[in-house]
Amino acid sequence: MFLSIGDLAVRTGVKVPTIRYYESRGLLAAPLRSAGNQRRYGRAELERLGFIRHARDLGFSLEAIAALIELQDHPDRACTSATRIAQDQLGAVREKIRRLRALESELARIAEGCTGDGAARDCYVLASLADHDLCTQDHPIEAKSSTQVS
Amino acid sequence: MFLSIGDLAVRTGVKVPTIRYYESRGLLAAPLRSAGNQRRYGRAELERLGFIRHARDLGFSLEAIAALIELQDHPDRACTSATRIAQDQLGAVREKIRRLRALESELARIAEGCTGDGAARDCYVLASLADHDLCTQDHPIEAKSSTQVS
DNA sequence: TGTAATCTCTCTAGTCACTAGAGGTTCAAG
DNA sequence: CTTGAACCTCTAGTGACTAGAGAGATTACA
Repeated sequence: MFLSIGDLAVRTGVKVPTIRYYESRGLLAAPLRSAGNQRRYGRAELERLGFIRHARDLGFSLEAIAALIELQDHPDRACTSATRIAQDQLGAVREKIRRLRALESELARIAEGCTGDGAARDCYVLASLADHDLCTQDHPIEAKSSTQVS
Repeated sequence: MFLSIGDLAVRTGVKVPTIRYYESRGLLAAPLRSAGNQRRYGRAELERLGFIRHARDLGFSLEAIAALIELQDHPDRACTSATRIAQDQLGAVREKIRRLRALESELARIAEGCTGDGAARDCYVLASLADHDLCTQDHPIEAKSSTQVS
């Protein structure tokens, strides 16, 4: 089995430039090359990229994935940190859902309060955004998290 | 009322470099300057920045905010587009919640399936990520959206 | 064997919404 | 008048890619 980077891309659903990017970030080892310097992949790389893909779909950062891969490469180590990474991610996702729900109700109130047929001067959307006091509930003051939903 | 950029930052909760960034992006007009070239703000800028802050908290992109501001500056126009922007944003938030909920249950299954006291070779977290077939439900294949939850 | 189409190579730069830092100037309090 | 905080501009970095240029490799078919 010798796959070109394009074959690998089709099989995993990861785009070609993204595969090269992962290699540059150290998530994939530099593969064999053809006589003409093109990348050639085997089953191991296919599986590893599938792993990365799946973890990315679940919102893990590349940093977290690198840690998980490190662990995969050392099967004798305790899997405590893998569990912690997954639990951290779960916590981050739950927090994000919580915040998005607050935004949802606030936005629904704003969007549905306006029929859209008036002039901008009377627009409830604009008024709501201009005056925080119209909020029925407070939405959060910016906090940092790195989970992406894409 | 003449506020320095630092005063404005304290009053709105927007950081100083972010205020300058908004100015560079055209969301805030270039303000008056002191004799020594420092920015001086009045009530109008305070309100506008509050508007931007509120909209950002609700996840609107700077592009969307620019469109809303444009509308604010022309109160005679119909507010149709403001309503559409808000509804688009609401739709994006709902979609994001939907996807995050799928991730949540998948992650909960993975994270709770592992006690964390075994070796990496037997880790359920790693196995789940390596083998997509273990998924009880499918989580989405990467789709594009620009709403950020921060 | 020739050739054309497609793929692949490296490299740089752009995206979004900031954030950090360097190196210098201005302001307000004491 | 001095000190120290706040301000100025500018550049570069973040994460996770994405886009494009310009050149070389591979493959299918005649």
